[in-house]
Amino acid sequence: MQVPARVHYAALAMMELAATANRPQPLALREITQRHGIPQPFLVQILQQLKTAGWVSSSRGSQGGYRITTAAKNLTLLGIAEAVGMQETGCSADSSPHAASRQLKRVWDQAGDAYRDVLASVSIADLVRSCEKSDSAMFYI
Amino acid sequence: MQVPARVHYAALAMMELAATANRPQPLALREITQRHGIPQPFLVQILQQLKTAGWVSSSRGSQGGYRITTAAKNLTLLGIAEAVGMQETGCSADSSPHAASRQLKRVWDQAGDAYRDVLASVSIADLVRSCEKSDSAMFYI
DNA sequence: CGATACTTGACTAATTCGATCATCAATATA
DNA sequence: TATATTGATGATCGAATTAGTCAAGTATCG
Repeated sequence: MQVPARVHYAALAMMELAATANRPQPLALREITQRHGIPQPFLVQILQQLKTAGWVSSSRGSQGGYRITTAAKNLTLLGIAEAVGMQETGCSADSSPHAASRQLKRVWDQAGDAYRDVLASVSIADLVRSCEKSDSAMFYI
Repeated sequence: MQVPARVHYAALAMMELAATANRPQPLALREITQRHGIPQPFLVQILQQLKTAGWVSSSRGSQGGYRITTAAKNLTLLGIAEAVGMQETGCSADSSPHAASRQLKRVWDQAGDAYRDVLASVSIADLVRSCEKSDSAMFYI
């Protein structure tokens, strides 16, 4: 029931890419990893999966980096989690024909749906917006 | 994000114990494992955890077995899941001081709360009742 | 060319999970 | 009391997942 670190990292990376989308140059891997303390070769794997999902593009060479290719408001945390391979909600036990088992699985599924609904209701754009709010709020503290 | 098999098994066992609570003799381990195809030595471990939680008692020797010691309406799936050590909801990545990370963690926590709320809203008594409706032949009452 | 930066694939260490095994302790019943 | 029955306990195991790491390579810019 824990959110894997790679899902957290993937979401952080997408937030950074969304926040810097209007810059002319792509955002280098190092910029993201240094800011958030993510192991660089680990984030490479994750960005590769986001690229496979079609949400980022990359360019090599000096001045290379990553760009977001999808509107941030259309990117949900659920989509990102699935893109980096978060296991589906459900139950690992074999299904049995008994009523007790079936009733139970219905509840596990309901709980999983509730979980996924929350993640599906939050977009990268939402997150970037609330970060900008809380960042500017910090100036007054 | 999968419900561990041991949580499923624990809930099944508590349902069986609740459904047979009015019998004079305790319910033997073998009765439960045979009916649901649970490996017997595995369920022993699980029942031990439920005993530690104070929800079942046991007696050894022939005619021995397990008894439920708590009203089934007060036993929720969340309580059972926690008793057998289901990992807490949350995020495995280290917390960072950045706004982005904090905003994200808030969402992971919200999703985890939604998940737990569903499990907390269903009691063993609820499950036994809906099983009796859908398949009354299942229990030896 | 040479520095920079992404690409690819294999590899590893730690943890969890589901399950098994052997051995021991207690109890009812004959 | 002897014995079969039933739970208690601790060690161990194989598979899968997770979070990284490493070592080569390839493209691009100056």
